[in-house]
Amino acid sequence: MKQSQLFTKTRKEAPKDEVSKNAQLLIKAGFVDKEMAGVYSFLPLGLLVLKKIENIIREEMNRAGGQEVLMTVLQDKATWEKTGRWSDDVVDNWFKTKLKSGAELGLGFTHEEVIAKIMKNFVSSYKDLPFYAYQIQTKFRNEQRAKSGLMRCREFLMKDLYSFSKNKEEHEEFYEKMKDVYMKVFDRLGMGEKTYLTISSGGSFSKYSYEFQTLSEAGEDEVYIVDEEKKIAINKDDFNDEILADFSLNLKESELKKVKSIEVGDIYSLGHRFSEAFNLTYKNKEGKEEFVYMGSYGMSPTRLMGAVVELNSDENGIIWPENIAPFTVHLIVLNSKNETANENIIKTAEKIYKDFQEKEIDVFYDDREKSSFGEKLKDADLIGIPIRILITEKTLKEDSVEVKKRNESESKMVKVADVGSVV
RNA sequence: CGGGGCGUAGUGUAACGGCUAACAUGCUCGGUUUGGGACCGAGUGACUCCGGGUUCGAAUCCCGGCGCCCCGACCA
Repeated sequence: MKQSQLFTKTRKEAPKDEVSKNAQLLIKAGFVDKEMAGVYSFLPLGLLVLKKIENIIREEMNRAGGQEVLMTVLQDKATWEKTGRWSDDVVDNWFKTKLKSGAELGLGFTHEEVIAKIMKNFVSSYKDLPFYAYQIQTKFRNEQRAKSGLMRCREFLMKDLYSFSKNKEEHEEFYEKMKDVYMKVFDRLGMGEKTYLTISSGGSFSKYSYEFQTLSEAGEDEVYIVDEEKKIAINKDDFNDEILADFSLNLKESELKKVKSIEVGDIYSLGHRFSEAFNLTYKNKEGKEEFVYMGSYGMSPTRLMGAVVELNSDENGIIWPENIAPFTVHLIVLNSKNETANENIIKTAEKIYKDFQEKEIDVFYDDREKSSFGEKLKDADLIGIPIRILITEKTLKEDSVEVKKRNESESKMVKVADVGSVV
């Protein structure tokens, strides 16, 4: 894409109503726009990143056997009353609204009830199990306090996968597998090194569950690191003698390192809670009815985008990991006042731009005529595309372009003819 | 939901209860520049969050709302 055609612009000043690094940088660079607290629009650059994150998640969910669906946002009160979760005393972050008729509806904050109800239509025999369904969809949670930019929103994208198994053993096999699948996603997002499988209390569904916590000062959570090598931690809130005994851990709180972290995923064993509420059963080999054993697995692409920015930036801007950068290459021309030289600069840039496009390399071409080069270079640093290729009168005198990686300080000259080799 | 801070051109800031609400940046036009948001000049842009009150006079003081940020609580 040509930068001259992008409707967003960068800003010099960070917005005064944002303190978090992720929101400041993403707004300054034009990736997102804030509609209100905890509610953000994704602009062209931001959407490119979000789609890449989604696709990584989608690929890994598909590989794990997930089947993608898209469930509804508007949800029937009756469905939720089956589990008692319609009540505001049980769930305090509902957004609720009404039909013209006066009937009450909720805006989905999760989908266990909805999917359990759907599956009644399709599950009847042990031969139907196990299977896994997931979606990537907008969730609404009426947070009492939205904060930290993209990391705690009232409207956000969530990947939620639900597993349907015959019994606990079959469930646990998949549950274990999902730990690796999740870590694979975090690896591909460039945050695997800092992400810990974290033991936590399981809420109302089971005694324990696992969270994935990425170490960062920007996080809301705190974890005790149990094993740095294996990347295991315990959520600070859940650290007690019981949990240590149950996991056969011999640890002293005073000897553990406590680190702030961002919760980037969670996986739950749901057991029969929802299958009982919806009478979701199957016939086993003996012809006896049994309840389906469920699990749920959450991960938010929008929060991940915020987390990636928290982890990857410097004083000049964002440093996108290659896998999810909006573009792979930022091709920048610095125009010359010498007409012949300028023609050559533009001709060379256009050719490289076209070649990259033909090779399906994502290239962002800064073809803007600016009165100062500094502005173009500052923009490039702020936007944070991994590889910067500069074409100027000077570089072309050597028949070359200058190549610099965003995460390195040194640049190198590369012959125009060899420019394809830098990607 | 408790506590604290704040609300002024697109953005960031300023303005004692008193001149036409100022400065920077952005944007437009003209010119000079050309490897880190360069320079000069001329323009453009504000119902000072909303509603009420006090006052001769309110961006400024008071009351009530709404919104934003931070700390805490909360976070199936």
